[in-house]
Amino acid sequence: MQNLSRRFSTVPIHKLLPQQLHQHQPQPTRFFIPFSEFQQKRKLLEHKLISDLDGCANLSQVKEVHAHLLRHGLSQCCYVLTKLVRMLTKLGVPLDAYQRLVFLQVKYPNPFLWTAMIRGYTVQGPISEALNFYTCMRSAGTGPVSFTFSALFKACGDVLDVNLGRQIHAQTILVGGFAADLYVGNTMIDMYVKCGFLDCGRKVFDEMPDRDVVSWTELIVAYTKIGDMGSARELFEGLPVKDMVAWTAMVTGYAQNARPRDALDCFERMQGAGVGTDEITLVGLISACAQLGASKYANWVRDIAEKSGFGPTENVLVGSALIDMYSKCGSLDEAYKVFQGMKERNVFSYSSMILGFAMHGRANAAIELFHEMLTTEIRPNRVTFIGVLTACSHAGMVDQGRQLFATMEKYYNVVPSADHYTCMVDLLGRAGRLEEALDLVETMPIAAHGGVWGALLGACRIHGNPDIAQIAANHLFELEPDSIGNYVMLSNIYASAERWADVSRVRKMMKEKGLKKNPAYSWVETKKGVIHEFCAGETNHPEYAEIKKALDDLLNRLQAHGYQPNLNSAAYDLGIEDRKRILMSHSEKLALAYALLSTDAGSTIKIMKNIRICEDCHVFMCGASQVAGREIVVRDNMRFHHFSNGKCSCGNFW
DNA sequence: GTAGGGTTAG
Repeated sequence: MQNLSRRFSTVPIHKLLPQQLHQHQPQPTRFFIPFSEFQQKRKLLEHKLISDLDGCANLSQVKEVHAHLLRHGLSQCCYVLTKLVRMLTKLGVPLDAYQRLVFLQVKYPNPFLWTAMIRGYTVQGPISEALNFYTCMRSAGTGPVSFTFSALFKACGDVLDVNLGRQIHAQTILVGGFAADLYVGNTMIDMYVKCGFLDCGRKVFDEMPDRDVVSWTELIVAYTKIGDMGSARELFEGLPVKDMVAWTAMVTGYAQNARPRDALDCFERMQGAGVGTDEITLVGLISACAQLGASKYANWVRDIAEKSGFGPTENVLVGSALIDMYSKCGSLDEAYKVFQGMKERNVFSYSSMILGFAMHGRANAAIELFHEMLTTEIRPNRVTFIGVLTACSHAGMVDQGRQLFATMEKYYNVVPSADHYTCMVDLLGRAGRLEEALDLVETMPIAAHGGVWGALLGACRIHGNPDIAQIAANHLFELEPDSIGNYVMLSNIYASAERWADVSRVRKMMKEKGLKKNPAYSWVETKKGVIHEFCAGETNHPEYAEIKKALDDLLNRLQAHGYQPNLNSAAYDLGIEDRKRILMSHSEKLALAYALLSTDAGSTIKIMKNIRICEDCHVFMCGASQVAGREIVVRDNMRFHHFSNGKCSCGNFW
């Protein structure tokens, strides 16, 4: 029986690859030099050629080395040629242009040279050609090396072809020994999890005779990506030696799964374990702090970044993450300072800053920055456009938004996605052009997702259009049957129109589905950095009596300035007094009253909310900023409102 | 040759 794992070919290559172009004979050996001396000289030459190749920066330099190699009769030297092929792959030289010709001149390629070609095609494509080379190599009787399989698995992972991956998996078993190889196993795990077959990856992991921290980390990350932090944690705790990458995977995993406190705890454990911190760890950590939204954590994490030597001035990754964090913490000025201080900026820095401006209602600043970016060589991407379109929509700049939307594909090669259509529907809808918005959704060239219909539903709330709202809601109930917000929104729209029968119909649907409203929460940070949480209707705060009194005082002063409760915001079929009482128990009003009691006069009050601010609270905050003479910043689940002197930065568009 | 990474709209 043929030995399948035999490493070297016995069949000349020209019999296998018929498209062979040249055939160079090996140079005759110069017999007058003693063999050992000849070998030594040749070794030195090979080393020299390899180091020359290492220093090459383009194809013509490689060609020079190649000519040098041919002059010395090394056209058959697989060792140097392998390096040459790898170098050209690294430089991005198309395989068919040069490497293939070099390869075809070699009569008996060794497994490494074959593999370099296979890897070349896995990087540049087509993957079918990589497989073709693999098949030829096997037919030549040449056994693969572990790197052959890792290259192939990587390619399958990149093109998400699990069926091909499985075939190669079978080969690793058939050829013998390779399924047990550490690197092969690791790339196999990676391939399965990338293709979405986590269980298969786990099986490979469980059956591996040797594992290293890479194998563990791959799986941990896979669990964090599907949101299974329990399994990720379990694996992580079992990992004998945790390195920086593994710790970072956990910190980032928590951050990405909306568990910022756990991310911070994990980071503290990491520091306790004496593991270092790099820019990637910081990015995860900064994202966790952004979610907490408190200046205390923002300052803390910035300090860590500076002390670890990854300050925002020097490091574009950390800088961009900090811009986003400060924007989300309500400190737009601080975000802009970071942006201005950065030595290097990229599309992430610009997009984050543009989104920051948009989030805070500074539409003109966002658009100006966009134009500033266009004067650099940085090109906008899909997220940049989300930023400018959002800015336009929040400022009611319909024509400008339309114009930008029209240019994105034409000039910047960014194909509008459903997310961009969401912005456009939002833009038209907020401006009151509900029919146009509906028309856009119905005629858009790609499928509308929940976001698009949600934008339309939101616009119907602002402009009180229950009929279009019902159309949008019907689509949303199909697309997101369990999303409570859509039912609440539709019900409120009907309530505002006093269509109580429709209200109870929607309520009934919610009840049948077993859906419950999310409780509304607000947070304020006191001057000591302590965060207080308020739930709507809650009366058990230790200082409730003072809070209630402060709120009543404020209400009286506001009423003297003409404030009238907006009863539509309490969408219940109840009496007027009950509805007024409900309005006064909204969590952001409690938080505001507490902030007035517990923060310094003259300081900005920052309130965070888990759901959208209601119209009554919005009017209330406007008035409060005036009568109390305070700046108030409210972050709801969508964006920021800056209240100052009786006005809000959102211009009542939200 | 294998593992961790930033901005996303209702």
